[in-house]
Amino acid sequence: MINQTLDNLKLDLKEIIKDLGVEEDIDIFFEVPKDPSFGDYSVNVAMRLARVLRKAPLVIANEIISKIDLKKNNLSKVEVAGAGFINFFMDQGHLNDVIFQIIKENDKFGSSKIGEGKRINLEYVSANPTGFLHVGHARGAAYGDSMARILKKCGYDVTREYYVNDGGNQINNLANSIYERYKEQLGLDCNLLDDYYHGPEIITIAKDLVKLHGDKYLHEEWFDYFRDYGVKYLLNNLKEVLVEFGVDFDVWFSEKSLYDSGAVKATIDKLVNDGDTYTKEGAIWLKTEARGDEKDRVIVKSDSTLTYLTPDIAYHSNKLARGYDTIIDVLGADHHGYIDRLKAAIFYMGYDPDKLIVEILQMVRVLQNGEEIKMSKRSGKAITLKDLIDEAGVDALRYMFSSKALSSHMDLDLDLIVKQTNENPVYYVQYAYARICSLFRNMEANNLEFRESTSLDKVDEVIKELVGLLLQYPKVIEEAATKRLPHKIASYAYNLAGAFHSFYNDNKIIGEDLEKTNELLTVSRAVGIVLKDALSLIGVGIKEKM
RNA sequence: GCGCCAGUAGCUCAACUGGAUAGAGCGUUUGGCUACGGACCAAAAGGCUGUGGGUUCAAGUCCUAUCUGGCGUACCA
Repeated sequence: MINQTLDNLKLDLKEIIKDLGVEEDIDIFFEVPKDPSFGDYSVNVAMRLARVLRKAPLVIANEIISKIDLKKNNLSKVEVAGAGFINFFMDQGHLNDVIFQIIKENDKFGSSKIGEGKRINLEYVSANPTGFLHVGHARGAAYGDSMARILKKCGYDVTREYYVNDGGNQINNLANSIYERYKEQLGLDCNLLDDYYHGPEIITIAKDLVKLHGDKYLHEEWFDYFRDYGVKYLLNNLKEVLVEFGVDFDVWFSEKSLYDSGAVKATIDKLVNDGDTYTKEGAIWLKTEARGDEKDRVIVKSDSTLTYLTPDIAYHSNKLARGYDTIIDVLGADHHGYIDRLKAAIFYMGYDPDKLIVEILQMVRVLQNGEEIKMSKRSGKAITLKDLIDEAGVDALRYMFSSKALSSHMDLDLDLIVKQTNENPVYYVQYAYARICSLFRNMEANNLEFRESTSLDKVDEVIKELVGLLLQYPKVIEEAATKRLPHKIASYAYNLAGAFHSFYNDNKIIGEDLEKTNELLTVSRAVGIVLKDALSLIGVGIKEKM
């Protein structure tokens, strides 16, 4: 409703600007001012026209506002302020309609069609099944899952995908690692090489194998069995933990399947036949430097095994061949150097490299007792996601990860996150929701019947801030989706909760005047709906009682 | 050396096509329950946005130089 109003206002403004003699099409962008005394919406178009019209922004702004029809646009006031901003004050009754809209649309409020059904493949986590998930994976998981939910809400057709690296050399190392630990369990020497896996989970697997088979595999072929057993065990564990973390996938794509189907071989053949490669020192190189990479890359090593890149080219080709408009990879910062070569390869495979968007997540530094805990693959020392969930809870963790931009190098303080106190903002938001639920429980307990109000005349003055925030929700979601910044949702939820806490403190909601009570409750209900929806977008649950 | 990311309050982080007085939480200080839930509210203190130049009506945001930190710079994955 408000969108319609703003669209109409935009058309009027464009008409006015045209009458001022501006030929070019100026895009008008409504901004919500930080300070409410600057109105509900503002526009900076006068400043931007200053150069074109060779006039002072203030003069232009005044010319524009003299031609605006207030009544037709549901405006109560328009004024010029600051360096030439035009501030719009909307008719409050008109703004209040958002409350009824929210209650009517419920969890559909804030949905949009800006995605136009475009198909997006979103790949995240994709951790190798060679150990348990740790903190870095958790950040990617939280981000990817939230993005998927947000994009869906905006009308994109999203496929959530996990690339299972069950085919490369690392899996052989896994099998060997398990075997060494297996021998160790049986009292023999254990020789873990540097690139083997040193985590405690490998010992667990070895113990299971001893329990199941005794020393049987000291005497017969063990490799394939150990490899498959390990992958299956770790993959199951990883899926379980992710589900507990609220993160799910539509497609688990096996790397191995690319070998089995011949896709990897076909990829190499195509690149070689198209002349995009050359042979040097016994290896086959892909000419990625010509496409913006730092240097050319090996796709077939001189010992005829493949690099990690090769099946990954086949994989990305496979994704693009499935017809997605966009494929998004969420990768750790340690893989950023990988982007150029992948895009180059995609080009050589005949696809548009611009269809691939790579989101890089910066490293998570884990602190305990004020000191950094270094993660090390070699020592196997790592904080697992499972540990974190057990200590801190899913909601606190999801909120923590979701509230920071992906590009920030974040610190995770273990001592802090385990404290279930007001030091963690997630409880502040959940508490606002629980308070709303409590209000309705109290109505029932007092044998009072809540009836949705159809007007909000009695509470006009005290709900302005809440209404203002609720109006912004659809825009916030849209921004989070198009800029791929889910932390916008987290901070929005926080602000809305804060506004509700103030509102709750300033107003006795359940009072003598039942009509007023119902109006305040109607607003509270709308706030509850939006809080719940916003939290759900970042994978955080709500609580009716805390 | 080169490349990517970052540097904002004591700490952890925000800041919407470049916009108005750079905002929150934690911590510190001070007030507020005969109260629908005090995991709350109201307020104070705390800043040359790493540093120097530039672009313009306007710069935390863009350009440039420089310093600091993380990551990368494999015929590893």
